[in-house]
Amino acid sequence: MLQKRIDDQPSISPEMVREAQQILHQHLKRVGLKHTAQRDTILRTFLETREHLSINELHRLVQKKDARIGFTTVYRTLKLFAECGLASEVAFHDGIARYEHQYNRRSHHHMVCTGCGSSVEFFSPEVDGLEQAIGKKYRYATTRHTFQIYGVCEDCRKKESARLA
Amino acid sequence: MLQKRIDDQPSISPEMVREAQQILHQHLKRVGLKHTAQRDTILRTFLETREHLSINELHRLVQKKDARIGFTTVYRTLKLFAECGLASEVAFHDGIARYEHQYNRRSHHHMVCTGCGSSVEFFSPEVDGLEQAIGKKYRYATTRHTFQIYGVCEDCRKKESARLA
DNA sequence: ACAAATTTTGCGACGGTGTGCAAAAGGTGA
DNA sequence: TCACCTTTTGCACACCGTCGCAAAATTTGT
Repeated sequence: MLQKRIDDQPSISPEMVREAQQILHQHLKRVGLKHTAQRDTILRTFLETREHLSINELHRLVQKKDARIGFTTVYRTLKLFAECGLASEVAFHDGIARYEHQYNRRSHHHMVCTGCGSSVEFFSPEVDGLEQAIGKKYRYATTRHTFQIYGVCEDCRKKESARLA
Repeated sequence: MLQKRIDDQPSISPEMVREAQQILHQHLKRVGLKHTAQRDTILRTFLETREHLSINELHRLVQKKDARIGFTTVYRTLKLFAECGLASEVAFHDGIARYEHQYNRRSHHHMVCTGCGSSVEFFSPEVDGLEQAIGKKYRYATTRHTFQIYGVCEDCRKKESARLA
């Protein structure tokens, strides 16, 4: 059971849903966008999950609530969530974009198993400091960074040695 | 001229080409693959470049030497180069896979301007150490990591403020 | 409550990555 | 050199992400 996720966001309470909706609505107001039923449905569906969701996966979940919501809308709404800090995109280098909850979460990074795709989250403040330092050195106004470690988890290594035996 | 690339591989000498070809041929022998004219052409073309090449760009350069070589072959050959350590894939998060020379290069990372797409290479041994430490902590056999910083370079910031004026 | 203005939506299309398959080419042994 | 076996090649196609566009929906002002 070493595969457990390190997670500082144990569960989604009704208050958090309301808070998230408020953040979204304020953001919409602020930049002059409109409040639609689709965006609310997609936000609620997204908040009910805890994994790293691909757009396709979220789209399928959303369609259970409202079958008329299209893939493109989910795609663009996730970008919108990322803009107002409710979600963040994580690219695990397999060609599929994934999104995770971001609001009220500590900055963290991911280590991904190339065997089974499972991931461990870890915290590393040094990396955040590095972004600042390198940006300053080369006069970039940095906005974000990506840091992922790839490897093979213990379970997959055991399975592999069992397979070879 | 702050945009200059930090690069410890000033130019490609004939010896380096021969050395690279030898690495490729040994790798092919070792894993039982075959030596083809296409692979040689693609390797020579790749070595003649110094930038971060997309598959499409390399394919276009290759076609100048042999118009019958297809995109898929270039695509798969670059993966092959990555396997034997001659190239490494760099994902700049814009949906396009790029490859750069890897053999005899120091481990480095990239800071990418989201305005013009230019990149600066920087060296950060701390990050390499971090891969080891985190892998050990969670019992992953780590194979590699990705670390990129995104931001806006000084030139683009100047252009932007000029545009707003 | 209604009409005008603006935004959103979702279809369709496109570019890039990735893979199955039949034809072609390389390697091997005699 | 030739025949056999294996790999490679490049086409075709599928998938994901992204964008333009016309129809639908929301907001605003009256």
